[in-house]
Amino acid sequence: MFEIVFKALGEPTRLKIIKLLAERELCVCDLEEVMQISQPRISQHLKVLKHAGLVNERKEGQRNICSLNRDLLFNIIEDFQQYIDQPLEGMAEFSEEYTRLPEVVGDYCEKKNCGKL
Amino acid sequence: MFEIVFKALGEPTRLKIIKLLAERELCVCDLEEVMQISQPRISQHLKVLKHAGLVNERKEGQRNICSLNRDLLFNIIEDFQQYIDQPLEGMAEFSEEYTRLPEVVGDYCEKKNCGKL
DNA sequence: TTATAATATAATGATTTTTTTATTGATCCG
DNA sequence: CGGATCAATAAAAAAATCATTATATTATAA
Repeated sequence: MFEIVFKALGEPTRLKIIKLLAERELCVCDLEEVMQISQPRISQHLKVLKHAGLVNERKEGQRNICSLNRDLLFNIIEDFQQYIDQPLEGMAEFSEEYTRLPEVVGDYCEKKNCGKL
Repeated sequence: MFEIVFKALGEPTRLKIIKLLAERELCVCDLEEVMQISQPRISQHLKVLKHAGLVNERKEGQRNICSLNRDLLFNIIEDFQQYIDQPLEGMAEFSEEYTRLPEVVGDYCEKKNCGKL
């Protein structure tokens, strides 16, 4: 879920679309004109952004008006900050990894040949 | 710069490394053991994370102790939130695009065949 | 000094992503 | 209806990313 959003944001064309939609809602052909790139390219990147939940679309005649889902973007970011600071212990997702985490005893871990941390 | 960070975060192996390093600093061989994946794979993903500034490394004997650059991560996130809300007008990076932005006059834009927004 | 452990790097192959080109499905207007 | 605009989709080509295998480097240990 974080991965999908970050992947969507980690591409220059999509990041630019996001920034433009942050200014105001735009239809596909507006984006085409403003960014000066091809229509299928816009459409395909929009698909990724919509799939990540970052962009909403509504139909208005022949046009698809796209808008930034600012709430989702900001909520995800907040959730991510919490996720990062959440202790591994007890996270189902990391139960395996947690058991393998080298124990630290004082300044030393229990691994073979472990030097001072 | 946002792009580099988001791209670094938008990959499952790297996101996992970040989460583990958020718990505590670990050397490469720790990550190898905890995540049960090959050493070159760890090294290569660490390179991406270091390049994005998300991970710091210090040498301790033969070991490379990796730690999460939590400050940078959280600062970037804050900067990104500000960036998103910053008006396009006056942003050097978007000067071209800004001039091409369709003007909205009331509920209508000036584009050919423009329906009601 | 020889062997071993920790790590980085290089090279290859596989997979995924991105872009382009072409086509199709709607909707609007004359 | 017939032509034009807006946009999605499909297919193919190009580019980038990822994982593996093999090799090199450095530091420690025997």
